Amino acid sequence: MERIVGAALACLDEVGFTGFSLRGVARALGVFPAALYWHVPGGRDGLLAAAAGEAIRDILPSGATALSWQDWLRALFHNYRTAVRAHPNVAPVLGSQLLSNAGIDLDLIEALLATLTRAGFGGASLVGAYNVVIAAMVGFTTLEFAPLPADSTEPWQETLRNRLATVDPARHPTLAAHLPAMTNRAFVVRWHNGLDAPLDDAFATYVETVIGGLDRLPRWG
Amino acid sequence: MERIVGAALACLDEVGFTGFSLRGVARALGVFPAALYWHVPGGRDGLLAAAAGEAIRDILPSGATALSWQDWLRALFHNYRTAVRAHPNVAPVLGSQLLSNAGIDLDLIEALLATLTRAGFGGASLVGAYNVVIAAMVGFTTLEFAPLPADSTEPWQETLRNRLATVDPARHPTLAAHLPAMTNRAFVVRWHNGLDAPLDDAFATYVETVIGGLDRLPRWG
DNA sequence: TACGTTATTGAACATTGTATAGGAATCGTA
DNA sequence: TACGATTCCTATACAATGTTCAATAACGTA
Repeated sequence: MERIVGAALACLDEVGFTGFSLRGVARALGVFPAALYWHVPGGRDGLLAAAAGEAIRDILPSGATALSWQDWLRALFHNYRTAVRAHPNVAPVLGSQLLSNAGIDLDLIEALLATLTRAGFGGASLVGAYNVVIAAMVGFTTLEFAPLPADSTEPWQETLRNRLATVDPARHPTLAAHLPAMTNRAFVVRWHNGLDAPLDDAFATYVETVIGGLDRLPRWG
Repeated sequence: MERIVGAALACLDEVGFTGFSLRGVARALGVFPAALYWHVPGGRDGLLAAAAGEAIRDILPSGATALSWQDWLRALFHNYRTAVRAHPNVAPVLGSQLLSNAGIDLDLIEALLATLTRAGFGGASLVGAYNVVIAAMVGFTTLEFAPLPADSTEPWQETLRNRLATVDPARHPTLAAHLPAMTNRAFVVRWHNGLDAPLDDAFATYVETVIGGLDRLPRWG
């Protein structure tokens, strides 16, 4: 069972999200496909969820009380992104199936709620802040490591390139002006994902935005 | 072609993300599967991307200059979420394949950049703010409308329920205390998605967090 | 040794994405 | 009007995939 989700994660790393197949991990284990059904509940989806859960174990910041709540959140965001970066192909799974993630890390939830309480949130405002943090944590990285089209090189890359090369400075002046600085450094106008072109600066800005925004949020409870 | 992506979006609405199949939309159109390849580049993935793009046309806030930059962003977030809510099954597509979205809305990008310029951002800080807004816009809604496991009712729902019912107040005091207020109103501890249990309040908090955070961000350029 | 549980096999089935070869329809032009 | 090209679709075929199910093996325990 341990070996199975390990193999699944390895497969996911190797063949990507769309290429992932239950039969593939069975092959990697030297086992018949149906054998996996005995161990993994939920078949293919269950296996994917388990692999994704495995990838983001241990993102809980250590030394909780030694950190300000801001620094604790910075550490959480950082840990999450680092974990996903180590297995980028789990990004789509986490982004679109977190709901079903059976392996809820209660310790993580507890620590997050405690930290936000420490920040002054309580009652309904605590729930609000909690949701903000979860969504923010998952959101950026999911987009950053979104998979490229299967034929990553030739046709679509050129299409996008040309499309951007013909931006009309009359219709889209601001875009035209900043396009050189944005290309492959900003969402939508890029043909690499976070693996080949990490958005480190943008992520740092993002984290500070969220934490700063939380800080100025009204609290009650 | 217009009809095709329309049918694809309808199929997606009906059968969900995992149930979506190229052959399904061919059936819906009364046409042989291979016929679609002539029209839609990229096969299945291309069709999904096109359907998702169709779902979020017209999210550009109108009356740009009449609004403060904060209100413009509020409108943008709101429009995006409304569009996704109308076709919830595009959420996973948008969240994990926005990169490849061939139908880039240059007008939207231009308007966003212009608004952020109006807010005082420039140069590298403008790119940072842009990425923050895109990620924030997509992130929350992707999670909120993440699809449920296929067998939505019986087994997994009970499992999760039980798991949460047995939270140990000694180990997880904060969670235990707030669980009643959080269940199905917060990420991870829910077995409904945004369709059955919309996270309206959380989204509002989220939007204010991001806008407030942007407001206190250093600007230069 | 005998038995019940645990674990895997092996075959089968429906369904999917996609490639390819050809046929029908449409249309501009001579 | 006739014809060649372009456009669009049919028809078939193939390799894979997820999943089910009965049969079978391995195995610890009484």
